[in-house]
Amino acid sequence: MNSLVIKEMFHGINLTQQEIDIIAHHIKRIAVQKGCIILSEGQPAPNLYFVYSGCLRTYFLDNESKEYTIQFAVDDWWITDYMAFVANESAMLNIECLQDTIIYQLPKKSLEGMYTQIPQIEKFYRDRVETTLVSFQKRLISTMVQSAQERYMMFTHTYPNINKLIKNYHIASYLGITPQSLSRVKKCVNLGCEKLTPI
Amino acid sequence: MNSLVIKEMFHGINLTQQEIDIIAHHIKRIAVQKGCIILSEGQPAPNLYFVYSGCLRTYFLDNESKEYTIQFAVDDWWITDYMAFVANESAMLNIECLQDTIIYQLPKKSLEGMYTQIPQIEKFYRDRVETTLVSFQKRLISTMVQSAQERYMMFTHTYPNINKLIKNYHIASYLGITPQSLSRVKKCVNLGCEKLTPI
DNA sequence: CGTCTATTTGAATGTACTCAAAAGCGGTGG
DNA sequence: CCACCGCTTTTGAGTACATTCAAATAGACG
Repeated sequence: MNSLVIKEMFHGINLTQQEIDIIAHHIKRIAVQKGCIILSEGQPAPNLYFVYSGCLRTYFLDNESKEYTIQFAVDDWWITDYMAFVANESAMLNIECLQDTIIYQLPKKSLEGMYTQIPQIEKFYRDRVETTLVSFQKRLISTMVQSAQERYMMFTHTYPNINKLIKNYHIASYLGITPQSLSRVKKCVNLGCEKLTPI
Repeated sequence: MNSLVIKEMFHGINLTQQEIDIIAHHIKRIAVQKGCIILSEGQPAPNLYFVYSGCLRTYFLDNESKEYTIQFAVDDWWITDYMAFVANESAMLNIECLQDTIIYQLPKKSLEGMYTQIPQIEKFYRDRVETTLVSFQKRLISTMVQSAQERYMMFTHTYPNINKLIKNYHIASYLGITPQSLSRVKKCVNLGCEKLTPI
């Protein structure tokens, strides 16, 4: 286990070699192929995933099998179904690999066990949860306030790199519109009917 | 300062009298009248608010002065503009009293200062942030997936008490629709065109 | 009773949706 | 190199849901 990876995972806190060794015992490197579902609705969700390389998404499946992408995760992001992870419930979301991906898996029990040994971990996790909370709140506001066109422009502006990696229908499902609507929105933006007013 | 209130604020953890006394030094009781704005967009947001009695809401104001209610808070809930609170930025949201309300104010500095003296507080806050994260994620999914009618039915089902307290136009702004649309939705629901499929 | 505010109703508009079909793109095999 | 196939994106036409603007009704309160 490469200690550089662990430093990258817990970027922002200073870990001793001893602490890194402790962490190394708890995390597991997993290589996942494009298309794989690493978490399925209904399953327990006892892990956090750190994305070392590649790209994943969480999505919700409604009862008409329509997909709603909740979150994309690329290099250095953490991802899970927080609803299930936090409450120890079974997953409401699915997590899918959009590219060949390398993730590091951290079980909740390990995380909680490390709080006493490595107090900084507790702060690190709290910061992560806070950041995630903020991003969800911003996303909620964006969804409520902005038109599809504004959301699309925000998205390409905020995630120019993700934008190139993934299929349009995944972007559409993130924006909460159909691929057809996205196509029309893009056409309109390209023709110059832009009027971006960022929140 | 009543120590029962503090036990209620930090419900779920066991505090010694000494710890309660420490906390008592940091919190401040505030009585606020209906209609008051306790946090305005653009101001710093260094406080968490615990709702002892009454009712508040956070809302976002877009550049056309349309209001979007993000969250209601009634007895025993905590509320703030988490985006500003977490990142020490100026507020994006406003917080308004919908009833005469008694809140207890806890500054972020006090919270963080207490982590070492009362370690349980750190866990308590982490739990709160996790719970809030989950509720925002659920709300995001609800907003993306459900129709206005379904969102309304979920709302009345989840918050039957809040529903009675507050104006329809506040509910509408929470659901992300106009008061006119809410009126039509309610009429339809009352006539029995319901088909509630909870997530 | 009158006034102010909140809610409901009506009519026209707009945005995104569905269904259906066409065009574009990338890889494989003849 | 071209033809074909499967998948993705785009385009078209009609529809549904929520919006806007405007006006009418209902409720609360002095």
